[in-house]
Amino acid sequence: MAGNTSAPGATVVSRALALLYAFDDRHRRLTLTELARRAGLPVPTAYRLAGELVAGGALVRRADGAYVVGRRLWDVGLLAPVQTGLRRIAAPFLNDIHAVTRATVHLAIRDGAKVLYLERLSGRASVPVVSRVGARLPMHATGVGKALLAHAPYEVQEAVMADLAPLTPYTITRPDRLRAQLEQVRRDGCATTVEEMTLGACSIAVPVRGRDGEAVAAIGVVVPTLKRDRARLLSALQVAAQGVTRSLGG
Amino acid sequence: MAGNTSAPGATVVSRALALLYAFDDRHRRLTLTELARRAGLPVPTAYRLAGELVAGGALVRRADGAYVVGRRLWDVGLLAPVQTGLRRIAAPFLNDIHAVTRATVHLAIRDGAKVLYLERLSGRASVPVVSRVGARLPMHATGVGKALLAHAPYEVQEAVMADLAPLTPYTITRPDRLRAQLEQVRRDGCATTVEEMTLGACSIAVPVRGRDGEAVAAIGVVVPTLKRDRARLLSALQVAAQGVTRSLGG
DNA sequence: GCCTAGGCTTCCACTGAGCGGAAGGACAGG
DNA sequence: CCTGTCCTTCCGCTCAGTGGAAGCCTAGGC
Repeated sequence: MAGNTSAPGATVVSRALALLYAFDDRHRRLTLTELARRAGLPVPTAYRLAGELVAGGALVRRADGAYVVGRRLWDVGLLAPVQTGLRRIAAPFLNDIHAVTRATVHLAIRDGAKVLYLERLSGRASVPVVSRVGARLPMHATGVGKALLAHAPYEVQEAVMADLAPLTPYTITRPDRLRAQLEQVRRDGCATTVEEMTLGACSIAVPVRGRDGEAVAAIGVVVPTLKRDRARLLSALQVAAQGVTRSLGG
Repeated sequence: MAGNTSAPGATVVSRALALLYAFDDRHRRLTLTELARRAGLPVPTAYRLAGELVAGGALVRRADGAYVVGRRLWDVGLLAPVQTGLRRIAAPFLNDIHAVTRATVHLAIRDGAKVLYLERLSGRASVPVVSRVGARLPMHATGVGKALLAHAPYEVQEAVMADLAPLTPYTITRPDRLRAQLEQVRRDGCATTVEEMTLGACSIAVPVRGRDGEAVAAIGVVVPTLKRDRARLLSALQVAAQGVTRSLGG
């Protein structure tokens, strides 16, 4: 487009998308300079393109100058067929768990070597929960992550083992320990975490099986402690997972 | 960008956004020709730009050639600050209503002359519900819509009156009748619909007031019939709306 | 089997839309 | 007043973008 481009070959569309993708869970609002740096564009270019995105409603510029994602993009994003079938089928079962346990309930799938949270019902208890719909978290430190990892292909397990980043002092960082836990998950049919992702938060999760028996998703709850209610939570999760599996099959 | 452009002045970004905005609730998947027509672009241009959007993960091209919104855009869209505060605060109260009534529960705000659905908890009853998170529906035919319209500015009410499209034989299409109903909504503090949006679906809704007393949102439920449970549903809604108002204030 | 219609993809000559360094503001902190 | 940081505008250069035309493929009618 321009004679003096610093990165010839990059199209306008790719630059515009780079601006949109500069936003993530940790960066929901960006100043122009941050936006330009994260998108890898010169400031004037970012300024102009971001201005067009604002004009189109894809971004919004707030009074203080910071850019945030616009409602128009929210609209369009919701049209993405991200497991719509699974989410629709699972929704009532998740509600049941929530009604019974009052805990934070999650529905997640595996996305590469991460857990992708599809749904979340917030509990009322004051448990610190970092997950969010659309967030991708490490598999080795979350309940739903371990439930999915235990039934994931060998290559995925190895990829995860290669980077067991510690998030709290209780995060499992030794591959042999994680391997042993995954074995236990397969035996017990459920996975647990104890302050491995966030201090003060424990979780328990079960896999959801498709009609061919493969683990297609996981359902889990986050609670302050597992000591008291473990059995009760587990049975609620198992009933729900069974129900989802049945609905998927039929 | 090009010498032979048919619409000089239109930027690449605006064209790319036109492609994204070509998708809506009724058009979640589009063929190339449809996409081009809805975006107002020549087919070759749409083909090239859509190809770039696919390369960037904003769109996905399925095996049958149809385009759908991509997961990457879903990710970014979820970062939009669309009433995040209201939604977070209201979530537990919506769950309460759902737990008690087992009906489909909605949280909506007014967006111009339409109702914008922010949250939805699906009920298990077999009630046909057309709403969807992110959907915009007409105000005159929905419970939450009438609850919001009754407290909307005069200009908005007039704009809605100007286009009372019939959706079922029971949709209110006469401005005087709607005006009388809105008056009643203000008196009773709740709005109802009886098969005005969808045959076989009734609804009841109440406004949620902000700390300054203005109606900032509405909460409603959809049920097969209002005959039996009207009083019970209404009290559940009122308790929840009060709770949200209190949480907003504090 | 031939022909037509409709949608998808590729080609290519033309040119103005896009580029970004540089300069100019605006503002805060020292 | 000076300095640093961020935001905005300017402007000359040029190649990325454009879309009509043509070719391709498949489906359907006869």
